[in-house]
Amino acid sequence: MVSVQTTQSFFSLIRVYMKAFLTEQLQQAVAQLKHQAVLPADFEPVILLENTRDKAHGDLATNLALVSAKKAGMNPRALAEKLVSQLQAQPEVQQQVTQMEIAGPGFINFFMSAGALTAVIAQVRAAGSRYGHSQIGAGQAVQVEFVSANPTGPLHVGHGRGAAVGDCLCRLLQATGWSVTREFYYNDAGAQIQNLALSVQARAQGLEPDHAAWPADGYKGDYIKDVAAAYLQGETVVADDQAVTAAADVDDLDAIRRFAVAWLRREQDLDLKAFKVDFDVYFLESSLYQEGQVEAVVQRLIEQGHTYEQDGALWLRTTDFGDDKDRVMRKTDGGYTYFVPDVAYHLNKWKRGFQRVVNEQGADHHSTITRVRSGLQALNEQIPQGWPEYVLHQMVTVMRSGEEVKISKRAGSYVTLRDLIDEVGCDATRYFLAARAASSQLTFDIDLARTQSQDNPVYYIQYAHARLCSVQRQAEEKGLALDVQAAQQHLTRLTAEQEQTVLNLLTRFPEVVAVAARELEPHQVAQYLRDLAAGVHTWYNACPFLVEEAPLRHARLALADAARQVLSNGLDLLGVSAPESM
RNA sequence: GCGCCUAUAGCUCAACCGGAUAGAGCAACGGCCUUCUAAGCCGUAGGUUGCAGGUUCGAGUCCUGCUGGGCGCGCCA
Repeated sequence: MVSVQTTQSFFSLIRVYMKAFLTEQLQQAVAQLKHQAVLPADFEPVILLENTRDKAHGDLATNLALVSAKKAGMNPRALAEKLVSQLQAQPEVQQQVTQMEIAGPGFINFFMSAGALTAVIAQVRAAGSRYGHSQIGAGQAVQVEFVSANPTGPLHVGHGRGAAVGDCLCRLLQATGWSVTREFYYNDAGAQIQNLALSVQARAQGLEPDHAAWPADGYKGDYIKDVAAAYLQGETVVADDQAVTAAADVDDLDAIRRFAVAWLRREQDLDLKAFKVDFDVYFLESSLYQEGQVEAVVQRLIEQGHTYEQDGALWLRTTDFGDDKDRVMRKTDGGYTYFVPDVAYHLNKWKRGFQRVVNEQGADHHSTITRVRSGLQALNEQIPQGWPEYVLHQMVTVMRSGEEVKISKRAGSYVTLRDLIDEVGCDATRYFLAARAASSQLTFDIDLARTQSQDNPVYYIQYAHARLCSVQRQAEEKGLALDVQAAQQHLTRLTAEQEQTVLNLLTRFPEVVAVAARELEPHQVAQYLRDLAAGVHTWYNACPFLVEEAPLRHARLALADAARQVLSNGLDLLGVSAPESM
């Protein structure tokens, strides 16, 4: 993991700059209109510059006249006229904006000058792989916890979604100047682990899941057989920097448990590695017990007066913090319920100094949010109420042969992340799982993804990149390689409609990244890349690059290189490769 | 019953703190390879944004109610 250090000032980024510039100009115009008593003196409108959806509406637009009309006591278009005439009186505005028009119910549309638009080419060139990155996070620490699968089975497609979304979140946060720690938390000692051990033991004894002596809630998947076989053969597995050698003793349940956990952790790590996802910290639930952190949290909660004894159990009054019912902390058997170590774990995060934490989880664990936050509030440690943040992804439905494949570890029937990577490919799998809003349920049709592997959406974007790389190669082979100096002098030659579209898209990228990071929505990047790739393909088909006329050729090659760079940067945010040829 | 998510084209999904004529891909139909990669491009068709109200100059977006789907509601994790 590389912490992104951006030294370049991005204040000059044209779209961001232009918005700030026009906001300021509009503020002055409003002040003038107040002075003329057109607008009431106490009126403080929120000035909003929006990207236009339709290029017929220019590059930027403001709804200022619409929101201010009522206060001004005049119709929006008339007010817009007054605002525009104020702006037109400013020479700076004349320089930056070629045209202003009043449209629709009263929008003011701004058309940026050609020079302002083509400036993006030099900016992309200068920033290179960091174009679109920013220092919004100002180097602050943020921890992202994701996947956090328990080592009771292979990673399935749901974990894959968590891995894809979580990893993209990390990339987005890094790109916007946050110092990101990626963390994987797992339970290595609870009841489910005991179940795992019993299941492996049963397999080691040669039992089948339908046998009378099979453990009640045992894991029936075939992988349990593999673990049992490896255990009996005395294999050594390395996971999380620890080597575990199988005792090969069927009666030693503790040894079986340690081996099984290590074996499955190793499998998960191999899957994640194949998925190009890695972590900085692996956090074991057992360490919270070993270091007394669970007990300390319980004591603290008791001291703070939010607990009570009832029915032989210790309860936390989570209803004090918005929960719909109180929750048991310590069971009648003396053990703690799962959320107590969860609270201890999050207190641990807080004490490690993470003032910002994002937890990426499956929505089926939604109920933990209130409990964890309640527990943290009850500690009275001055932890903010909305801490930590959560990104929940909805369920993934897997379709195979037109039928839904039920995901059940215990039934042993599920599609593993590894299956998907092998069948669909890492790039396409990542793209499929990250390209949709996490809040939406996702149908992953394996047959479709596999049979359509030739025209998967991700290839459309990669192909745009490869095509531009190919143009570059062709240019070099023919001795027509891009001359940056020459190109800079002839950027005004980029007059084709398709070129304006691509330029416009390139100026939007930094905002897309910033918004996707702020909203914690990686799919916005995927959406943008699709748009940019479409713009590139259309341009490619409409305009030849390697034309005889050198000025035009250099200008186009310069734009092509900028587009290639942005495609590459965007794909990198998704963890998808940007091939130079396909 | 309660909580969270969700409902947009035949299918899978977008729609940037509420903005202008709701957009893509797949599927369907019709065109474009002697020219930088046809994994591409151009065009046609496809919609009462689940239903009913409300707020607003303006609602797919916000509020209320209803309906359908998913997930959760344990002294499991």
